[in-house]
Amino acid sequence: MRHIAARTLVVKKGEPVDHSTLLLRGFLSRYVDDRRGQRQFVALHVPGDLVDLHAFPMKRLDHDVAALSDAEVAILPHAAIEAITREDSELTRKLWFATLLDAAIHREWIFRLGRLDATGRVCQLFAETGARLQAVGLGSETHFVLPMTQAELGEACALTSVHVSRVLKTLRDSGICTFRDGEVCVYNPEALTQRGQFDPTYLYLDHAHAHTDGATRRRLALARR
Amino acid sequence: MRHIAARTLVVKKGEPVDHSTLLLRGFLSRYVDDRRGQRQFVALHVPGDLVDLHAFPMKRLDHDVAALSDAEVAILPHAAIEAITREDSELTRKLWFATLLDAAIHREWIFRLGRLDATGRVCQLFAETGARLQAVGLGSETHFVLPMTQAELGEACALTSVHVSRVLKTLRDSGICTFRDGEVCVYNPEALTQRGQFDPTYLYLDHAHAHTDGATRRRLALARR
DNA sequence: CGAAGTATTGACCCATTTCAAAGCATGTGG
DNA sequence: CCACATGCTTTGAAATGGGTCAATACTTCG
Repeated sequence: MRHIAARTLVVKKGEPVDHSTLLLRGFLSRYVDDRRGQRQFVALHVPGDLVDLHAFPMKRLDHDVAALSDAEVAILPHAAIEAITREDSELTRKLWFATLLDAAIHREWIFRLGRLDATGRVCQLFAETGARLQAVGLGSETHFVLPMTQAELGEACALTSVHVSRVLKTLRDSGICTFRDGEVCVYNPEALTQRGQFDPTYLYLDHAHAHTDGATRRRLALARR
Repeated sequence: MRHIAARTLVVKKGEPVDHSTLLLRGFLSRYVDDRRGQRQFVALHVPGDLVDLHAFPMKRLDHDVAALSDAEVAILPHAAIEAITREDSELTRKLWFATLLDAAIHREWIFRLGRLDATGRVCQLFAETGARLQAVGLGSETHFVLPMTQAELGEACALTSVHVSRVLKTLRDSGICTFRDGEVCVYNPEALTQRGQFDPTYLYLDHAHAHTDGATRRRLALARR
């Protein structure tokens, strides 16, 4: 177990790593820098996510990982994962699946940046994050926590903070949702998913949680208090 | 083994699949459609790629797969992969790695769309594809095949075909590279990677080919004739 | 109380899109 | 062998979404 302070680096690009992390509480981000030091977020992580399991087969990361909020993580030594892969092919496949879910979300982000306008991008990010948080029992369809600044939203959606501010204003004025102090309130979920062309099948929720039984769900919910 | 005609669909989004494909010859693309039927490419595949290995743990795809050119693929039944995962954890990890390479390239694409201007996007795509082709012994630093139209380049880089045409003109005029009839000629590789902020460490070439011995390389080269 | 980080708003600018027309291959049927 | 359609590329002119620059306000915190 390890505690991580908000806005600190968790893993640095390129350095060899011998463990992966499971996020228990808080939010992490993954991003790459361009030549002028501008960041582009490539992933956002919510509690329950295996943040850098891909470091197990790859042994280094091609991006940085940082905490958006204070966070609690569990450390998984690669030696332990290695043992799992030797002994339990069923569980190995589930770990593999977890890393592929990540890739599916990457594809959604490519689509977001490639085909949606500014408002659509913000809507899709909100819709996706809301759905992921609901899937792990945090937040509801109408309200969830997202500890980011407008500038960070811009780094995720490839927009300037100025324009994010304008987009949020139009979303507010049109009664779709609000974003204040790191909290999203959704007043019109239908319009949000519509405007963001959000398709939850990307998240493979049926498959991802097919093997989570009721007892485990309750245990997870308790652990998050 | 299976032959696929240019511009035909190989796998359709959402349908359950019981096999994955290894691309032996030709080029495939993966893309998602937006509501108005516009395509956004999320991946481009060159010979040697395991195109949809992620379908093994996921059992369906969240995107379409189509052939850019005539292509030759090998079919890998999931039952066979399943057997590998039970019997050979070493090889399983290599398969896992192959799907993660895909995710690393996805991240590069997110960066491309988020932080590069039109010219930079095209340069990065050319640099990346050139590097991947070279890694499997196809093409050189100064010349390789890329069977796409300008409109398809636009679908990969999130640009209109009109603007792709203009970008190619500036690249031609500045002596960096040319693109004609599905072939890229690079006259200034340094400028190409610079303009596209291309960083080959994304491709993990050291790691990906660490276990390919000389005999195997020669066999692969022969198989491609 | 001042400082630093964050959000808002306005005016102007520019990269890319949109719309439109024309050129150039390639192929097909009469 | 010509007439014509089709698909791809090029070029120009006008429109626009989002960026840039700049000023102001609102927090929070020492």
